[in-house]
Amino acid sequence: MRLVTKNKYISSSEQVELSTNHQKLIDATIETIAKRGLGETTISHVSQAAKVSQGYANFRFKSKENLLLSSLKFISDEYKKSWGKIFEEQNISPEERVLKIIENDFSSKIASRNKIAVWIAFYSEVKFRPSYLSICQHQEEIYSEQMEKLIQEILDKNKEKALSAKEISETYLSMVDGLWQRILFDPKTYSHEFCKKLVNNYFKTLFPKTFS
Amino acid sequence: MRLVTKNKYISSSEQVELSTNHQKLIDATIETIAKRGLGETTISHVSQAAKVSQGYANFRFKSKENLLLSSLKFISDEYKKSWGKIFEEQNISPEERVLKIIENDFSSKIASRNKIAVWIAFYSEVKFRPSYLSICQHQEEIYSEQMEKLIQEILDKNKEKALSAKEISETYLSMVDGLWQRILFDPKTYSHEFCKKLVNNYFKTLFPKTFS
DNA sequence: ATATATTTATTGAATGATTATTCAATACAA
DNA sequence: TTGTATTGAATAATCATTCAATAAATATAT
Repeated sequence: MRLVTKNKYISSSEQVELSTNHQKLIDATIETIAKRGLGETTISHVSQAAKVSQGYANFRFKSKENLLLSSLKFISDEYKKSWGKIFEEQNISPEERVLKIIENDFSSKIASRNKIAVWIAFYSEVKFRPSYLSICQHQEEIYSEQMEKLIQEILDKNKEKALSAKEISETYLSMVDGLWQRILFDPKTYSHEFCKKLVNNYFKTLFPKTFS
Repeated sequence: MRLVTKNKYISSSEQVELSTNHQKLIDATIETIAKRGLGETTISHVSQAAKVSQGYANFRFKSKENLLLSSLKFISDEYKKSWGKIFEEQNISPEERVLKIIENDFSSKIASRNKIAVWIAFYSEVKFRPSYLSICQHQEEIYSEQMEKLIQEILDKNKEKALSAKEISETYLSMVDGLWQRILFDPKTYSHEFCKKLVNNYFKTLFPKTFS
């Protein structure tokens, strides 16, 4: 039985939009994957968390698999947007842009434990690998490519020739993945501040003059 | 029906020991987890791969969970042994020891795709987190601690003060985790050689004089 | 405005598939 | 003959998916 009006502006004064069932289910999926893992995530758990019926969750997303992948797509798009903003900015030095990327990669929005849990869950479950690739691979190539270009700009300003832009970029990206894992397991030791400092120090070591 | 004699020395001249069913099941579990993922790994798949009956796999390991965790324990012990050997060596400079650790972390035995798949599978499945911790946490603390001490020795020889031993050690360990992930996904790009070079270069950047 | 019809949203119980676990039967070794 | 190893079919539990029934929203007619 349906007790309340959903998905509507409540009043002109408050202008609060209730989450759509669609978004509620995606949020509930992220939460449930983080809480119970992909293997133990059932439609029943997710729909309970979203406060809709089990049948509805399946009906709305056509299949469990599609629901799960929609949550991956959601965080992937969210990451894409925040990364995109950094690259849209004009009149900004490559060093500043790198600092903003680091800031973003360890922001509470992006590097939240729930979202990291979702990335890693899909990343590591063979069954989802083809889907993971089709959702994320293209973007990841872009991130990698852009990061390398950015580092190249910095290298061009410096006399530093020991490492290539590709090497530095690969090192940074690997470190981020490794640190995200650690945030998930031991968030107290690996606070966002600690992680940011670690990668900042990496760049400081490489470019002592430009990264103050 | 039992067709061949198992688990025995075949002849005194060859002295080949056939794998015990125990070990065959563990190997089959590692393979199956790598091939199908933890979520899609069934006793039926594993026992077929090990060429024993489904009932036997369960009987021998008491439960599916115990069988799965035994495969994690196996690779954890294997890692522990090879790490241990490096620390047993005498008359070796800290730099050499670090190089040997890198060599080990990206050796074909340790950083094989199947084994990485198992680490990551357990690492990322919430259900197994308590077991993962009880099997691996203690050792990981030791690795982290020893690595830090080793770096400290190197730092003591140099005038370098920009980074602490802890920071360098954490950076290295995060990089390894990130690179392992990448070996699993894209082994062609992230060859063992490529990964070794990357982390070697990290140390070269920090200690240009001592890491030739 | 109010009543009625039509469409859309949502439920939850039933179904069927999958799979861990059990255990009686059988093969083998001593 | 006795004890141990191994099988595989039966059991029971879990869970995705389906779908007929119902509630709510919207359109239409009065």
